[in-house]
Parts: sequence; C-alpha cells; structure tokens
Amino acid sequence: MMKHNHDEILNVVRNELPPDELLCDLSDLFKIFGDTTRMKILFSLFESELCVCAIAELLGMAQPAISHQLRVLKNNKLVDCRREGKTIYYFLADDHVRSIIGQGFDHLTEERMMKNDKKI
Amino acid sequence: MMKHNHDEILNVVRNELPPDELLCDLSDLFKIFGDTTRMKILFSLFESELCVCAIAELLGMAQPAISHQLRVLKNNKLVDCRREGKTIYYFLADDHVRSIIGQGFDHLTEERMMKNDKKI
DNA sequence: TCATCATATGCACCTCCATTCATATGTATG
DNA sequence: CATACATATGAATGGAGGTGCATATGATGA
Repeated sequence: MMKHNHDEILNVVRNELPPDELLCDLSDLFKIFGDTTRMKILFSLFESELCVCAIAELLGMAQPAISHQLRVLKNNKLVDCRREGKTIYYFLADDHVRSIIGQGFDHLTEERMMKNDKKI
Repeated sequence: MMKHNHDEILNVVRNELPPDELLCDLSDLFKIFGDTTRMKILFSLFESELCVCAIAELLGMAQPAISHQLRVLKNNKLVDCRREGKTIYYFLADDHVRSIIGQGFDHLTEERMMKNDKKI
C-alpha cells in the first residue's frame, strides 16, 4: 500500500500561507497577552492611567516585577507613559488592545455557555 | 515627606477588575496563540481541513510535535477533528479564531505604518 | 490475525522567561 | 549637595512548556 498523498491541497495552502516572519511577529504579539500579570495590568489600565507603585500595590507584587512587565508592554506599543515629577503614569496606547482582549473574552464566554448547555 | 497616596483610584480600579480566575483563563487562551507552530497550524486551517501528516509535511516538522500541538488546540476548542478511515482531518472549530487573529494582525500592520511615517 | 499506515501518548531534555534581590538612575526638596 | 522617594536595570534562579524519541493505539486490507 502507498502512503496517502496530499500534494494538491498542500500546494494551495502553501501559497496562501503568510511569510514565516509575519507569523512569528503575530505569535510574539499574542505572547504578550499570554501572561496573567500583563493581563491584569492591561485590565487595570482600562479604567485609568496608573503609576507603577499603584499597579504593584493593586496586584500585590514587587515593584521591579511590574516595571519589567511594563517595559515589555511599552516595547510592543501596547502602553505608553508620561512623567509627572518623580511619578510615571502608564496608560493604554492603542484601542486594538481593548478589541483583541474583547474577542478573547467572547470566545471564553461562548465556550462556557456551550458547556452549560450540555450539562442541562 | 510622605509616600504618595493613590487609594481612591485604586478602590475604583479594584472594583472594576474581573476575578483572578477569569484573567487567568483569558491569558491562558492567548497563550495558545503565542506559539509560532500553533499559529502556522491555525493559518493553514484557514484554507482547508488537513490531516496530521499533511500539516507535519507543510511545516517541516515531526508528526508527534504536530499531534501535541493539535491536542492543545483541540482541548481549547479552537480546532476539532473528524476521522475518515485511518486519516484524521482537523479543522477550525470557531470563527472567533479568525477574528482574534485578525485583530492582532491589524495591530501589527498599524504599528508598522507608524514606524514608516516616522522614517519619512 | 498479521503487517502497514496514521495518529496519539509518555518521558526526558533543553530553552525561554517571569520573578526576586540588589543596585543604579532620576527627580524634587531642604 | 545630601536625602528621600519613584522607577529602571542587571544578574541569578526556578518553573513551565515545546520538541524529539520511543512506543502505544487504532484502523485497514490481505
């Protein structure tokens, strides 16, 4: 018997597949959202701009940990900051943040509704 | 001098912040998209359902690696599968997948347009 | 029921990264 | 210019997860 062949469909798919670099950048972007601490920071900033020590207090974490994560978020243009004396306030840089997280939220809630349906 | 106080705003933010469990689940969901291999698999399935060995061939990776990642995707309801003889075909389970990735895509391209503007 | 193909699973290794600790930078005030 | 506060940075550590290898499961056909 011969191993089954799928060259035709593979050629189609291969042509439509974006370049590796783009796919890497895209997964790198989602990697940012794939951490609880960063997700909490972003949700906090939904409400209001906040200084570093306020976020640290809110999440019950050490200040350097927050600073490291804020740097990641800033490097990826998800947040920006402004200085006011000694204090530095961080805020959301982009409305895509809200819509990306919103889509994820929808998927989660829909998934749970389906689970509940099956239970009934 | 006294350390600066931000209790008022923190109380507001704290009340609006979703429960920890939800924020964990949400970042866990985005973690799925935060891997190049899984991103490639999802993009491939945009075009057509595919069997495991076709995906492995397309990505130039070993079959068990693909199986492991397909399991992750399936456990999180992002893909589903059907059997046809010995072959198992995987396909996208949810249109949220397209819209979540689409939002990420928009953020990337917008970010790049801004970089180009600054260069000019 | 034996051999072959398609896929799944278990385990070990290795890399990546989030956090911590210590310390540096920056800013106002006295 | 010395001190205190706010934040950033660097190095080290510990844990999570992606991949490869070996092997198990499952299905088909002779």
